[in-house]
Amino acid sequence: MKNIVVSDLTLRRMPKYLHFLRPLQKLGHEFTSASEISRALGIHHTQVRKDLALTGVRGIPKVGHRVDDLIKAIEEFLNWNNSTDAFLIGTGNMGAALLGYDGFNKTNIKIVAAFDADPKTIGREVNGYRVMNIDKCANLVERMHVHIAILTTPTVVAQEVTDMLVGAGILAIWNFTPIKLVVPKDVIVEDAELYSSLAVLSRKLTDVLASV
Amino acid sequence: MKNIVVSDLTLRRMPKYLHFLRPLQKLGHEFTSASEISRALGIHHTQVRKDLALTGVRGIPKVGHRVDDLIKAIEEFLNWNNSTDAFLIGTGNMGAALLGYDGFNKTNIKIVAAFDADPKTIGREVNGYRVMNIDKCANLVERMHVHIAILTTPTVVAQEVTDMLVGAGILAIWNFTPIKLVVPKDVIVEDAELYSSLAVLSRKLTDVLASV
DNA sequence: TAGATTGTTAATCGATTAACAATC
DNA sequence: TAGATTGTTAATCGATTAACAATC
Repeated sequence: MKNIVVSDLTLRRMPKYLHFLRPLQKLGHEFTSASEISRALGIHHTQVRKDLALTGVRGIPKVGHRVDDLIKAIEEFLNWNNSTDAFLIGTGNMGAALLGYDGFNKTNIKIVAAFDADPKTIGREVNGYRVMNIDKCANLVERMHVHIAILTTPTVVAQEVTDMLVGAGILAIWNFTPIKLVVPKDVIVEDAELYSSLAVLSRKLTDVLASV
Repeated sequence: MKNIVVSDLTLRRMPKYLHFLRPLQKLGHEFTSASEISRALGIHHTQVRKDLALTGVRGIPKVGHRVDDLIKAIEEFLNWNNSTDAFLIGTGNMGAALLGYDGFNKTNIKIVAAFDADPKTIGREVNGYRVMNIDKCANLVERMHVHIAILTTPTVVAQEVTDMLVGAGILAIWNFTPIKLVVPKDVIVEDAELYSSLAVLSRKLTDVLASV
């Protein structure tokens, strides 16, 4: 079984559709249209149609798309209907925030354990998770067949921890550190890119203030 | 004075260059080349050259670019050499993480106050900030001439809080909620898009697992 | 039916990559 | 000098937008 390959830009739009559709569903709206989604999210209506078509849903001319169907189709497309166990490495500010974040229950990510190297935090409870010694991580990745790691360590140890994770058999890393990780080419790394939107914001604000 | 307009994709690459260059500087390397940056970050060398050219730096043929100059030029380009006061709204998990995040001292963002609507957290100290009542926010935005707001509220109140901020004169919002905010067209909104990279990761991992 | 909406194919636009001249 | 690197202009590629036929 082989899925069609979809561009990153398309994939990045998918969660936006979900975040627009879920409140609609809650309000009891049965149908919506590509044009309505287009207007609400500022995405061209043709683009919306193409994106939705990739998920396999079909709309009804003059009526639109069934909201329930769209949500289900997008969730299946992203595999957010099945939960996938993940380890979180590094229980600093960002790590702790993600451990406590309840938005993940709408995705496939389920954090099942949290690790840290600092003896002072090992054994402590952080947002409901007992922090484990990072020395036990590699062993547990193999034994529990965990595929995803969320990397929220300090930047300086990020590559070293990555090497350990890859060696243990991790297939995908959600990278919250700002550096480019070096991994074998069959390992997936997705950068959260926290600084990217700040860079865009900073520059645009500078433009606005300069033009005054 | 008017800055040249630069595409978002280019702006998003700028912090990556910085994160590669700063450790080089620390190691005492005086020069680097576009090809070295290209290899390290997986960005085409022509792309790197064009991006760097936008910041105004000139390299020396056969030698490369002075690391110090590059860092300085990119920081100036993003206005990260001047600090800009920002308010943070919503001291939940993500808000608290950002308040404690020390990575911001390398950017222009300086959080000067944190607000929340929950009486239980107002007055409490979170990562060094005394949480203020959100009722006082609009007034303080005007009095302190704050331009940037970091939005880390629950999703349901995000639009309402945005309206308040815009009414008070905020010019730019760094949006950590997943919804599309409605603002007048001269107000800048940059979405942190936390779910986007997760969507890419989820789909790619599904592809890999499906092909096994 | 007429009109609104879907969904596809063609055209455009912009970003990336290739080619190459300039230079220390 | 020869070679490595810069920086620019041209070609390619892919994403977005426009046009339009199909349909309930």
